Amino acid sequence: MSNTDEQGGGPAVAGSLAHRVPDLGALELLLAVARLGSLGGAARELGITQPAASSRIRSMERQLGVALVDRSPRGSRLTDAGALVTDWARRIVEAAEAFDVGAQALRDRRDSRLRVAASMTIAEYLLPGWLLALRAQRPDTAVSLHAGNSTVVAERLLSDEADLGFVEGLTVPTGLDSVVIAHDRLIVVTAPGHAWGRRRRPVAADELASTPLILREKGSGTRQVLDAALGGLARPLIELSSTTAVKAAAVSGAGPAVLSELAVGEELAMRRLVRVPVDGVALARDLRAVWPTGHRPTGPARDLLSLTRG
Amino acid sequence: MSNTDEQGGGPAVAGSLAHRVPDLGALELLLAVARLGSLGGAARELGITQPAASSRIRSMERQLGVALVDRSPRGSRLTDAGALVTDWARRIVEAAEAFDVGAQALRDRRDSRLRVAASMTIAEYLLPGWLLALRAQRPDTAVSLHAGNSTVVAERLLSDEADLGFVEGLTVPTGLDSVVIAHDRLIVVTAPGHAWGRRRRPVAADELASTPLILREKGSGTRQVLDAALGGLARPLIELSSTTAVKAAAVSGAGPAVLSELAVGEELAMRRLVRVPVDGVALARDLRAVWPTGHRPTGPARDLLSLTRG
DNA sequence: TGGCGACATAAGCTGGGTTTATGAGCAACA
DNA sequence: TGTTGCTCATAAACCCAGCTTATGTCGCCA
Repeated sequence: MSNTDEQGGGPAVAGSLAHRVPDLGALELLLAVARLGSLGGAARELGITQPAASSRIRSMERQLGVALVDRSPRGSRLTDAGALVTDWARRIVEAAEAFDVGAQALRDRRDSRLRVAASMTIAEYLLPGWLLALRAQRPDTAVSLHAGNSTVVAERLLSDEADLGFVEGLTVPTGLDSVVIAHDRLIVVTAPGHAWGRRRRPVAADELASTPLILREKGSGTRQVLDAALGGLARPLIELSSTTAVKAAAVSGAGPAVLSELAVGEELAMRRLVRVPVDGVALARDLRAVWPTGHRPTGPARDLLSLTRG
Repeated sequence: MSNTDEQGGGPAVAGSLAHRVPDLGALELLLAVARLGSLGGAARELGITQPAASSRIRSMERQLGVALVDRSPRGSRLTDAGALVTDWARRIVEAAEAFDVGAQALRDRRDSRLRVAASMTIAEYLLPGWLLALRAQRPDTAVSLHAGNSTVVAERLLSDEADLGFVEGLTVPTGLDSVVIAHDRLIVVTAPGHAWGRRRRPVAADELASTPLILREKGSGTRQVLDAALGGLARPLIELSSTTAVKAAAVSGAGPAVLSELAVGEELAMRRLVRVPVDGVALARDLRAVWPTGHRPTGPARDLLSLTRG
């Protein structure tokens, strides 16, 4: 139910975000200025001319209504406000980097050096970070990515359409060897304003089972784990068909939600959601790297694998 | 030392991010299409015409080399790849929203309805989230933000230049009442590849004190807390003057770093950094809301305060 | 079979960002 | 005290991405 989305997170002021937030190029430029302490230097690094950089920073300052850099004939330093803005900008740029590597992997459909198949959650939340690290280490490895459920991942590996797979199920498909690379956990979250938001005493299993929760639909991976942990008793307040919709509903304060901790890192950090302590419920599940039995990963696949096991 | 930055996170491929990642307007449009299931509907919502939306989505698909939406005369649905891309896009847009509310608060220098003064760390990592929540609840409260250390925050409150303050020190400035709103903690982090990266046995205080660490400079808030916790013994591998520089050095694998957990949420989620368990070291510090003694927050200040205490 | 909704195509316009060219301030150094 | 070299600012001309308006095509439904 994504109208929750509109109610809570939609544009509150006329003129969409894009009109109030500088574009990526400008943000990158700002980061470069912060790092190098010079407009001209930043311009050089980004392959544009100094006047272009100067004008772009200026128009960004006009747009935000705040002076960002102190210009002097000896260079440019960030103002206090500029430092703050730069750090917020950095988060946008980092998200864009993750987007970039993900999209790049998605593009190179076939015949890439390293072909990865991964479950949705892993592809969505973890792979971009890993690929970023891989690219730092092996800049010219082209990676391709295919996302699907455990069955699809297994098929692609066994038909030699993928070199390495990642699954999050409770079981490992037959014909595949695997190694646990991380432990995901379902956690209970709620909006800070909600009654459970300030709760310190852990919620017990029976209390969780008897409370209406915002959940993924029956049959989804996370729902399976939760039902198993509670003994099939989870009681839905509402059932939604995507992680995002669940998050949106939770943020809007509709009630407590159960989600992978991978999915809510950002919301927890930003305090749009808070974690509710839970006791006596086994909500952990393993994330595994998988490959065809016998075919131990080599080359770039081995590198990626070792990155994930850090 | 920010050249670490360049080595690890700099542009690996020619043509900066901005050329490979669609701009914010396009990403917002994509999210709207995903939500509404229609190009024309999304166009209407963003206040542009249908052909503009159509062309923009198309050019985004060209740019990424991936089909994002299945068009039909009955509407448009995301492809599998489109769903993945949309979720990555959402993270960029969310970061942009945080940027936006922060910048807006920074702009409205004076005479705003709610004037907030906050320490850097809080202003940087927590306030945007709070302001986002506040805006959802009270859309037309104009907020202004001033960032500075505890002393500055106290001054502004006492001279009636701010209605509500946030500090992270170990002590509360005199003349102010306060309430603890959250518990920050310094944590030890390292790149996944580092020796401590896969460590499960906690690091003890003496081992931490005898290991060279990537640290903020002496005198910084985090350094003070660390030195106090270790008894002034922290041994720097290198001292850097910003949280960002410390993170960059840690991500590049230079060694273990000590940072506020607020600062590394993203990196932990993306697995660019991993947390090292530590035992027997008191690295917690309180984050407090503060106001002039007697002047209990009222109106919007009270609302913001209650949001933060979720 | 006409009407409606949704998407595609075409042509023309506009503006933000770019370049080149040039000016001006400050510092270090002979 | 000039001279050199770094910085940033300004001005004018250009270019292209994205917008709008106008129109065409396809499929569904009454």
